[in-house]
Amino acid sequence: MDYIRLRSLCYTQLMGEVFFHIDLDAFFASVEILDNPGYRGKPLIIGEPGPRHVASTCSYEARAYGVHSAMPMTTALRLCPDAICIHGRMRRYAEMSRRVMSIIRAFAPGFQQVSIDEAFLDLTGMERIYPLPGKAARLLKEMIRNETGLTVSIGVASSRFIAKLASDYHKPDGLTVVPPGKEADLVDTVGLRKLWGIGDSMYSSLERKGIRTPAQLRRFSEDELKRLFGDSSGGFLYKAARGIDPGIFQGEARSRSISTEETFYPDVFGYDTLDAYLLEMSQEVMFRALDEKKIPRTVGIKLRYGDFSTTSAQETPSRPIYSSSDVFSLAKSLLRSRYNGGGVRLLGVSLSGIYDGEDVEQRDLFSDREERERRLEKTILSLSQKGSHLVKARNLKHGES
DNA sequence: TCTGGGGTCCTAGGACCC
DNA sequence: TCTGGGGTCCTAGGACCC
Repeated sequence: MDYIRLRSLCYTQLMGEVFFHIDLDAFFASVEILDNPGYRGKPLIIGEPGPRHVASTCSYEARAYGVHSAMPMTTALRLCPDAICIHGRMRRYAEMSRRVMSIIRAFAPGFQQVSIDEAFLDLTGMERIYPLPGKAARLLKEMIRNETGLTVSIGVASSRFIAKLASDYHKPDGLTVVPPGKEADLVDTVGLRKLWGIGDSMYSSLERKGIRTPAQLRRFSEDELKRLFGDSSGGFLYKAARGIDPGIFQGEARSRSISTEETFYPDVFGYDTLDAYLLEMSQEVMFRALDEKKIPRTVGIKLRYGDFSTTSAQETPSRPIYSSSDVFSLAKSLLRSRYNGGGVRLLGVSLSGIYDGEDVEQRDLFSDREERERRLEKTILSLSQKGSHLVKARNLKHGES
């Protein structure tokens, strides 16, 4: 199936379920171009030059040189030496994201945001308002462009999975409608390599078994695939190869973990330095948890050494984590259980096992001391939100002293 | 190529309980 | 005495996505 045929089918009425997947085109780069028209038409990379940095997003002009998201900056600049590199402005992107998402949310009831630059819309049962899904998608694209200056690509299909593949099929500013019955055709056109849910590791393992295309995958029964790849991956592959939604993005979105991590250059050594970072990171994640009114039960650390070998450790005490000093003391002891004295490339702290902190019955679990500590941290948090800043060990970094 | 930072989900093994 | 099977929780590691 080729693009022209997909396009010509845009106005075919879809029966049954109808999903849109809306994807902002090169989102961060597009916002920068919007704010600074001088960048238009030039290769632009969101990301800092230097070792151990990667490209976050890049403009289509930069992509023409082979640059892509997550590419090491040293590689990106070798491919495209004239690229303009800028530091990301997450607040600005979040603001533009909110504007776009509010337009999408108002368009139909079944709205589901899945990341800063993506959302699903369930238009099932809305034939009377939007009899032609392709036409509705064009209207939505126009509304977003007129109100924000940004372009999106939209995929329209009978499931989230196929809508997501479709939005990526023609980018930027694309619109792809997949009529019912043509789902597997789109999967065949996209190919296994670029299928959602199949990464480098799964692709290599399929390749080792001589499976390179969805058609080859379809020769295996569900049981065979489950035996080869496990119940979960096997079931996913069986459905995905046939264009059947394996059930992506169906669970309710709720916070399950909060984490922060930092990669250093050069590597850092020793408990003095690592503890200073641990303290800063413990405060950061706990403040975020308090801000979201969440209480975690588990604290974890992550360590990556200079050779990229990575290890992690976590602990779930019998009582919930209540303050950043709890986080810090657990993180410190976890670090001591893991650290081998070598050069550390990355350090991270995470909170998980998160539940709603407003549960009244949990109150009694905490002592007066802890309650005071918690209140103090909430106060510090509210001050920091009014414009003052958290004390940051950040100043120690990058050998500035 | 030399590999960010924020997440989610899965697996496998061990502890513990019934 | 040597020993079953299921369920749940926890941990470490890894795949995957944006």
